[in-house]
Amino acid sequence: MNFTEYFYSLVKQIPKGKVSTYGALARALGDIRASRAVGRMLNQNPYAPIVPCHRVVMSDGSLGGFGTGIEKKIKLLKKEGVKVSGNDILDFEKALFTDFMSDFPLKKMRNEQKRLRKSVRLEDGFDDIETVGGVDVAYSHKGFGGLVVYDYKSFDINKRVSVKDEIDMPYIPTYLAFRELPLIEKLLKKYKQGPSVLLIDGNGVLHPYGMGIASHVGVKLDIPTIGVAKKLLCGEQKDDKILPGEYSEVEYEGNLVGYAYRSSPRTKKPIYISPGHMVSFETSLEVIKNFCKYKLPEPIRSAHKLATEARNSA
DNA sequence: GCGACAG
DNA sequence: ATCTTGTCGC
Repeated sequence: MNFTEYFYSLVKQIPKGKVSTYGALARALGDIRASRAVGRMLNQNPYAPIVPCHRVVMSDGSLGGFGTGIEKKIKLLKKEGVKVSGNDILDFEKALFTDFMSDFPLKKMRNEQKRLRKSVRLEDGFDDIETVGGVDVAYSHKGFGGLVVYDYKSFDINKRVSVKDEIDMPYIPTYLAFRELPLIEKLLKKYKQGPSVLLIDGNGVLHPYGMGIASHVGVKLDIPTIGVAKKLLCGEQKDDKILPGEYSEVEYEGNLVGYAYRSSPRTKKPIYISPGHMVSFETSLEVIKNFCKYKLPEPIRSAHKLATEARNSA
């Protein structure tokens, strides 16, 4: 059973006449960070009302939303014996169910991150860089992955590969790799050779557990990787003001985890560069600098375009 | 309302 | 990430 199906099985545990909350379901999945993903999955619930998404309300006892209109939610709850007044559940404490029976899948994923972290290497695992690839994923109902490989000497495009696959995991902050790794693996399998270095949309060691998607992919597929993110996930940027072409260190819990790099004079917002695996901090910065014609490095821009085109023509 | 957490 | 018209600035 995939993650989303497992989630629906948890929702089915909420008894008739009771309600639960987005946060309680997120905790049952294993991390409160999943609460927004809970909302999204409930919004997509294809099994309503068998999977009783109408029994999920806000943690302050207010009703929250409902896809087919809040009146419908109130009607279903009242029919089940839950008292509703205005926009609130009456006797919320009494009606609240939080005693889920769960395997806490996100805790298992977190443990895997902690285990994989021990294998991350932050030294260059190569002599020369011959090729640099970029990957990105676009979504509709399915996921569409794009990989574009550049020659590092000539900056010519060497190869483009795109794939399509089912996505069974929602986006949950700090668990991105579990959503996108299968597609990235499929891309590299189709490409066969494997670039000298792979650029990935997201972070490397710039992550609360040191295992952002770039590090995760690097360790699992045993390839050098660099993470490039558009927003800061965690940690602090040493200098707030950065001039075009310059950078500032990003620290997390007192350690260097990456750089905020002002890649273009046109944007004030920097990109966040962090080594993933088998690449040093210095090399990470250097490779990205060499590829930044615009805000994002060319391999990622091209991969983004390829993935988006693959989705739009499907 | 603020802060805000990659894609 | 996705939903989406026009608008601003170099």
